[in-house]
Amino acid sequence: MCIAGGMIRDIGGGSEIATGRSEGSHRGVRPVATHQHLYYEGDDRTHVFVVESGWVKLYRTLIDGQRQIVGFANAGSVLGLESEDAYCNGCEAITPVAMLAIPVERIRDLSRTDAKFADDLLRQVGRQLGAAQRQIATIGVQSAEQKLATFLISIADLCGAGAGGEFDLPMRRGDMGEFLGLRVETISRKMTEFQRRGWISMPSVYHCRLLRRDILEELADGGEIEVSPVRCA
Amino acid sequence: MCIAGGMIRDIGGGSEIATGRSEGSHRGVRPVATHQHLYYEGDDRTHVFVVESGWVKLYRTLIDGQRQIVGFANAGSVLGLESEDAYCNGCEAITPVAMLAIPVERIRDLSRTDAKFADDLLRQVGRQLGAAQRQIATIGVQSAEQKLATFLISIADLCGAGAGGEFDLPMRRGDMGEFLGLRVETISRKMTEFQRRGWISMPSVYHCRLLRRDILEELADGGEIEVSPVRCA
DNA sequence: CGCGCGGTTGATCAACCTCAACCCGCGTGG
DNA sequence: CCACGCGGGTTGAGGTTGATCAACCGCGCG
Repeated sequence: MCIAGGMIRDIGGGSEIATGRSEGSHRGVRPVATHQHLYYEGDDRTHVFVVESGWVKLYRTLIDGQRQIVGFANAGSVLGLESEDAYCNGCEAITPVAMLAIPVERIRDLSRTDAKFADDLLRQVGRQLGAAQRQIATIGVQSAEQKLATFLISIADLCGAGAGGEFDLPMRRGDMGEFLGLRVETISRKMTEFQRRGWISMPSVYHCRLLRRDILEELADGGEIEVSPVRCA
Repeated sequence: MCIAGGMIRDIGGGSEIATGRSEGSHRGVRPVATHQHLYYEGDDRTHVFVVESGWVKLYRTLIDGQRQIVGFANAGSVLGLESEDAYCNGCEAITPVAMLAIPVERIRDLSRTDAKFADDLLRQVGRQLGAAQRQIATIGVQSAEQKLATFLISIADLCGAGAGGEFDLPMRRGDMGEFLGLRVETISRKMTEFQRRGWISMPSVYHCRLLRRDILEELADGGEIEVSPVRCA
């Protein structure tokens, strides 16, 4: 992980923020059902959202109908900061979600009056940017196998998988594919292959357990290089 | 382009900002030679940089030595906001560059005292995030041909190619490959193919002219979908 | 001159896509 | 109750795109 001091709270998209501050914890928290949209691509950007619980996916659509998921986000993520006048992503709940909707004007006001808030906001977007760049690296250079390994580890961490490495996949195979730039069939094949090799086990389609995290990590970007290459001095 | 009201000033990475404000136009502007690094991956993040002129590339390296360029940036881009304690990208000048280095503490101070500055900064990172997500979509779903078309159009716009569609490519074939997730050979082949079909002409290796921008645009994400899909109402 | 670097081109190969079949669980309606 | 359809997942066979490996060219430079 490129970002030290603070776990990234989502993949490719949002990131952590001090949840439940500056608004009180439950004032204005709204529930969103699975498959409901928080917003669509092209909608007027009226609000910024803070995810309180649950998972959403952020995606873009090309004219030919192809879709690319640019990120998943869970509790703590702030959504909508990448857009200006109109949302440039669609945002759909993939589990039941509780979220806080903050009008954009309010964001401006809060930023002006509360330096700490503005600071947090900037850091938050910065992290999202870092995560997005990391995702670019993943889908740009990695093989299907590496992509999947990277993905499983990230999700496991986000789900707070314990020492046992057990967690629930909050998304379908198709979503994983659209996120990693792979077809559903490829995801499926590699998942069964990982099982066959004893690296993971899947008690059910959406429940996963990492048996050999070490191997997966090695396979994954397993580590981007953290240190500088030789300096020209 | 997903971002309305304001041209994106780079691809996948930085974006525009009011250049030459809040510091005076030439106070502290430093020159950087081609192939010199502004910073390396893992370096302590001491400064944020504003590009005044020239081009830089932002990249990440994986342990297996593969590199992915996560963005190019030119005049107006602010660099280093995606990082926290340490730079999570390397940043190298690919042309002679003039840049402004702002200590991170100064950024904090300026943000606190100058609401307008903080606002600009947030918008700037937001745009970079939008551009990064766009890049994710490009390398995730598009074919080599589509990627190249998308890339040429973006670069042409950034270089301010006029009606004639003429511009100088500021980077090598290899950099284009590392940005698009393709090999040099593939870039080379597709470029000559584009020429053979009369879509572009290349008077020299680094000088390009778009003859049939229309075709390239159609080929490219040519348009992400701007409007919302049918609403569930 | 000789070398190295970057670009182009060709031949081959394999990773991943595509298309198609099949399974399973579930909700719906006869 | 069962038949049915549907959506999502898995598996198989075959095709295509882009990677790989290798040769060659042109150019700048010591």
